[in-house]
Amino acid sequence: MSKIKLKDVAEKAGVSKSTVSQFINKRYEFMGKDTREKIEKIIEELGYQPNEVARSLKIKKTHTIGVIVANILHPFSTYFSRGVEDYCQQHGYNVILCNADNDPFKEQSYIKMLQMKQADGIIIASTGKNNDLIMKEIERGFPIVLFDRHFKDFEADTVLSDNYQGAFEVVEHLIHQGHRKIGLVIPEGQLLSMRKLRIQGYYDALKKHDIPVEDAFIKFVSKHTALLQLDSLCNGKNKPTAIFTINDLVTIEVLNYLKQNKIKIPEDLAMVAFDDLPMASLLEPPLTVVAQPNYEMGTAAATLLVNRIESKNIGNYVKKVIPCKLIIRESCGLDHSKEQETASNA
Amino acid sequence: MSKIKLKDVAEKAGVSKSTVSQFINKRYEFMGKDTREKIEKIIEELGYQPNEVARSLKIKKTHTIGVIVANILHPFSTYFSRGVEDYCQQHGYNVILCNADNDPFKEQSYIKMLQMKQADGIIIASTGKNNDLIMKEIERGFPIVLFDRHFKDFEADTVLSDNYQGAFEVVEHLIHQGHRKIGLVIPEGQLLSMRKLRIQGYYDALKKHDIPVEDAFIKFVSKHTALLQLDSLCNGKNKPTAIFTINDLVTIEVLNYLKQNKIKIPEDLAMVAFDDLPMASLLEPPLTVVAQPNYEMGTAAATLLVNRIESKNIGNYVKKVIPCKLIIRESCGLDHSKEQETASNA
DNA sequence: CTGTTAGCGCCTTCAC
DNA sequence: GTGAAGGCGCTAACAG
Repeated sequence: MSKIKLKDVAEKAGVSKSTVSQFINKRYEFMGKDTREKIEKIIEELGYQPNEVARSLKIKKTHTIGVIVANILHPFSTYFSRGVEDYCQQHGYNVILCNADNDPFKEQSYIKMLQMKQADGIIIASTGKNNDLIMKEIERGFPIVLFDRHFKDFEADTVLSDNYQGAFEVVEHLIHQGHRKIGLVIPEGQLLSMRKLRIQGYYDALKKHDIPVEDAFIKFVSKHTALLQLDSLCNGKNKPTAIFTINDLVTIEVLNYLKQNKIKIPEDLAMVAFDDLPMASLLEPPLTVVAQPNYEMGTAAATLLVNRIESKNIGNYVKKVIPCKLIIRESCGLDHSKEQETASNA
Repeated sequence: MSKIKLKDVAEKAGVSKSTVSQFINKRYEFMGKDTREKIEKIIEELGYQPNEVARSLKIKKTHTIGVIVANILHPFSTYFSRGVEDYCQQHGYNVILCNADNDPFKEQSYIKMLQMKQADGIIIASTGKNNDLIMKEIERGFPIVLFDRHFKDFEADTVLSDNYQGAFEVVEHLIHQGHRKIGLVIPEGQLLSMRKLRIQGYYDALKKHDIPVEDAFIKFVSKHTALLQLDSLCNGKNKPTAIFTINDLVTIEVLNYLKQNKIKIPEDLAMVAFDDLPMASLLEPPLTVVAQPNYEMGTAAATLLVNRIESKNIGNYVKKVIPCKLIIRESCGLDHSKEQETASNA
């Protein structure tokens, strides 16, 4: 195994350890050109590689950050992670990837783990169950940036997509397509900040166009209740002409339901979803969605964190909200929005 | 920031550093019950967390491994990574995730990086362009396990899916469905081991059923040539009745092509693909595929690596090949294989 | 410009 | 059972 150390190259080069150290750290102004070249040659010859662990211990910096996602199998997390990885790679950091699986215990043990490993900072999609710990760490000066989920009970660097605007835009798109009866499908369980905002976007889009909210059009579904809920939504006498699914899990649930029940999109029912799906454009018909800027959120979070680590942003915490993007495909029929716009302006 | 160190708890507990160290390392037999309890209490009080970097420097072990995938955005890599992460989490290791993007230079710099960080080992889908380096490291005793791609020019712990068997099975499935004119679509470029094996599987399945190979049915496509190649495949006078796409990239290419040209599956053309797609079951029709055991490959690779690190397997290198799984959906029409089998047995 | 000297925080014989 | 001492590989003053 790799045994050659700084001392070895120093001896072989006939200089002291500190000179070699200077060389490693590119402080060339402190040595003669000849010694510099000699050191360079010896390092090459010996294939010397500095021990980062020893270095980290000394300089108290590991150039390693942790990112704790809900689950890397989820496309949102995947793209996000890739964003942070790319940024980190360019800026000399490495990332330790952790899957918390919405398990507060796992989340906590990862946070502690990363701290024991002396990670320079953490990017995390908090479950919300360890906020006291997280807050304490932030206050102590440990760099943490949150993403995806926002909790108003404490201040922190945060990067979010504009869930409100995104939901508002898709729903308005539906309205422009002539729909006034719009169903809303929400996963059961904890009403996280982003979910609330998406729901608010739906409400406000209806409101703007003077469409009353019908409670019967709003369904909370879980794996178990999906069938029942969707049946009641799609088979009532007063049924919606369009559906907005609030995240990819329920989108898939609904897609499956419609397929099994041979309900045709968009002829029988228009559809629009929050979150792009990997193959949304290959579906029949291609699904109109509002996509979150997953990758950009990753680079943004990494930027924030690295700046915080290198204390370029010593000021207040920043909350970065990145807009979502409407991707119009064919699940609402042909795009009439242009004409609609014109008509309403007339 | 975290400043309490072993020394602090030792002082506060009125014992020596080494005693606390013993405690940390659970060597309780070397201390009285009372001191043990006192130390425990003090650690709790102070919120002491051992510094893993210092510890690593001393014990020469970081409990960190690197995994270098082609691209985490690719579902294969995602599931694989999750497999290794899960195994590592359970066994006290952390993983640094790296995307090589098929770039030999990036790959090499990641390998060096991980070594400087004193990673205990590396799991890698080698590009094949740094095999000399990799081989040298393995020979030196540095734990490395390869996956996905296999190179016969050197020995190493390796985990692979059974590409040959998988290809053979899907193609045979097609034959059982009555097809004898089977197109093969291959991505242009480097003929990696797994691609060769899949092609061989195709050949051998045809051979077993006495179907001659027709060169005109075999197309190498790239992003640029896809349209042309697929046109010539699907519009010739002697055209296949089924297509086998050899990886997910070309699968998507073909799916897009068929969609645009309104060629119906399976009525106009049956189809079968290597690699499952995240939403294959939501496609119209649901796509029959042979899926690789992505996740299992990840846990297998992690197992191999951790064993190697902890030198439980000091013997020869092991090459683990995990079977692929045929997932029959509807892109070949209804499943007649049962009847076929019966018929041929008659 | 170069070498000497202390540690960074922890582990580990080896005496007591 | 417990403590003292030395060292892991590297950095950073501070002399020279």
